[in-house]
Amino acid sequence: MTSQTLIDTAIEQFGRHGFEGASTREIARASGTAMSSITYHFGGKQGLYLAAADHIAASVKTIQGPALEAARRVAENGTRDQAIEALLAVLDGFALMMISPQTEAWALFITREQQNPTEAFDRLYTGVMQGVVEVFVAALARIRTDLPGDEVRAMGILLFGQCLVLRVCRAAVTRILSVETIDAPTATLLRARLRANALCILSENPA
Amino acid sequence: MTSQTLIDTAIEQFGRHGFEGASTREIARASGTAMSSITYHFGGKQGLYLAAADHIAASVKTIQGPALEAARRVAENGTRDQAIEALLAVLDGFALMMISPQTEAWALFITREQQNPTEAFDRLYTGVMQGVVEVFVAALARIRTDLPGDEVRAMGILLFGQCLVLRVCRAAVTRILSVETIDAPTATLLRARLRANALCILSENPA
DNA sequence: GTCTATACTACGATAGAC
DNA sequence: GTCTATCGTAGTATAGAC
Repeated sequence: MTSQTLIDTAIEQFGRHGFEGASTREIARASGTAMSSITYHFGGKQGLYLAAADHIAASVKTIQGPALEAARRVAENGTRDQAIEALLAVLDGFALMMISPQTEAWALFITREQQNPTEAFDRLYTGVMQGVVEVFVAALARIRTDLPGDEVRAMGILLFGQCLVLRVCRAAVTRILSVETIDAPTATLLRARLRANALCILSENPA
Repeated sequence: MTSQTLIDTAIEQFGRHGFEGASTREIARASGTAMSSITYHFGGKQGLYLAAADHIAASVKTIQGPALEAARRVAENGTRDQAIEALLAVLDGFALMMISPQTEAWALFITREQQNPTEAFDRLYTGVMQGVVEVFVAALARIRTDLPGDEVRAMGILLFGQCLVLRVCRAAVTRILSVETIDAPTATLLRARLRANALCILSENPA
């Protein structure tokens, strides 16, 4: 499918060079088609960009969906320990995603959108993030019954930040750990430390 | 000073639109000068970009310098509790920086560089980040004597992630907390939660 | 649906006046 | 040191053949 190939290429190019930096000529060339195919399928550069955002949202939803659904169920009727385990699993899922080279382009795309949001951010937020936030808040509220709603949201944001840094500061992370890329042992180290940190934060005794 | 104005404008424009997305014409216009001034002062677009990176590194160093120096001293000869307080202060300083609108352009610039590093990243890393990492590692090693070096580095990275998310996921953070911008009460909430999280992680008893 | 050809705009770099 | 003028290149969009 030409349009799917264009979207895949677009995510990579837009992520790498930003909206203005990426060129439709180059995206078309790398997709093995003519530039005017973009006009035909998506109406123009902007349309392709939005289609790329939608595709990312759907893909992330597919990958993280099961873990999120499990966490949602446990948050509703499960023990506190079960909720902790489920939330740790969700965090680990995001950490894996942030580490994976396969999803690098997605993360690049999303973090760029965060920096100056366009309509594409709306689609990403309502497409995936909103659901993720709901699960985080529900699970955290179950775990830390002592905290009010806004504290719970703040905690969720900060917990997520520990996953995020693995992607957004990748260049610094590899330098600090003296590795070329985040290989298997490095990933294990980071995930274990993330789990330990999160467990420590989550299991603090409610007052 | 024309060259200083150009650098300030460049940081904002490069941060907002990326290297390719920003245009020298627009930077010159916003700086109230002609485009050829960029050629004269910096040799070209690339030279201006590197000058912007150097300026950011120097500015961050100036702002965070005192807190970092204090933490360095305490890490060398201070009590464990003093080291914890000093590290919390450094983290809070970074959180404040990530929240401040004044430094938004810097953060935009740096996170863009992380996503695909150029020579500018080298300058940023050796200019500021390296020093920050050293202090983090030294203080953490003093606090968590039970952990080996790589675990300490991983912990430092993850702790920093909690500050980072406040800037990099700003669009999501404001939506989650239902605020337009991170105002004073919101900032207080986030910083308090960050401190609580960090304190919890840091003060875990060394085995 | 996909291609080629082309129109139009904006970019960075540079030369030369002041 | 700062300006205007200009060159060559690369961008998006569009028209029209197949």
